[in-house]
Amino acid sequence: MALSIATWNINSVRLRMPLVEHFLKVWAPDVLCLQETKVHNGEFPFSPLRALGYEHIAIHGQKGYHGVATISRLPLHELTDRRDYCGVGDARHLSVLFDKNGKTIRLHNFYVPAGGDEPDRTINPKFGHKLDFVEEMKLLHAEADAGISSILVGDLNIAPLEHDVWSQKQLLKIVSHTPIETEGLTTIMRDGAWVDLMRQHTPSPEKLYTWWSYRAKDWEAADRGRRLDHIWSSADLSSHLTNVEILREARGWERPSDHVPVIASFDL
DNA sequence: ATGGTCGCACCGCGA
Repeated sequence: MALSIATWNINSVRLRMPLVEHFLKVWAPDVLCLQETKVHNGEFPFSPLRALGYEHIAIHGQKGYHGVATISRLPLHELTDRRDYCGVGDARHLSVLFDKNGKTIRLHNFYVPAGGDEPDRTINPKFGHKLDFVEEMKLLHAEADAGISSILVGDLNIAPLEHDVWSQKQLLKIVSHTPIETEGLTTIMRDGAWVDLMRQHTPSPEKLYTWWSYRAKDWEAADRGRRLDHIWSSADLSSHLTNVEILREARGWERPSDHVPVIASFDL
């Protein structure tokens, strides 16, 4: 049986609901994890999603900033014992359980802090916040609960590998690709036994990007992208991976997000 | 060579 999971930093779910609807109609993943929904829970646009058959929706939002949502055709059990990462009350993480073909899967949806411009925590508290958040993520383990498989997706705001950025040389001192960040992400994966599904499917040195800055004159011609969005899983699921698609074309849609959807497909 | 663009909420902040 097929299972598909998508992740997409939407940069305002209300503004871009037409793009979300188009994506769900054409690509029809079983589950879509959104980040940067930028909407308070009371104003979340449930009805257009339910109308497309996505009746199971878990949200964790706040006014104006951040916010995550997990939108599903399969029934979800929302886990309400959520950790408040860094104790600052930001809506940056949501965890749900669902069942598929006899397996129980825990799905984490993350929006890691961007970290500001200066990669030095002594002068930039936002960078310190990002590092602290990554440190706390080291507590996550793909095999934390016996009998439960794990998937972790989201905008992690770190491009860990040389070929996850357009120029390693030019980005080593740029927040998202500094060694302290990339080593942090590598440690979370190693200690937590997570498999990087995008790189399992498309190994280095092929370039993989999921984000292109709004500030480029011509994002497509310059192609100065970064792989900031990720899909990881426990080993029992990675062996059933059939495809990973990065929807590059979505960056060229009308009034796009600066991130594009990534979709992982499994045969369970 | 060091700006450049977004979205939201309010005329700055975070990305």
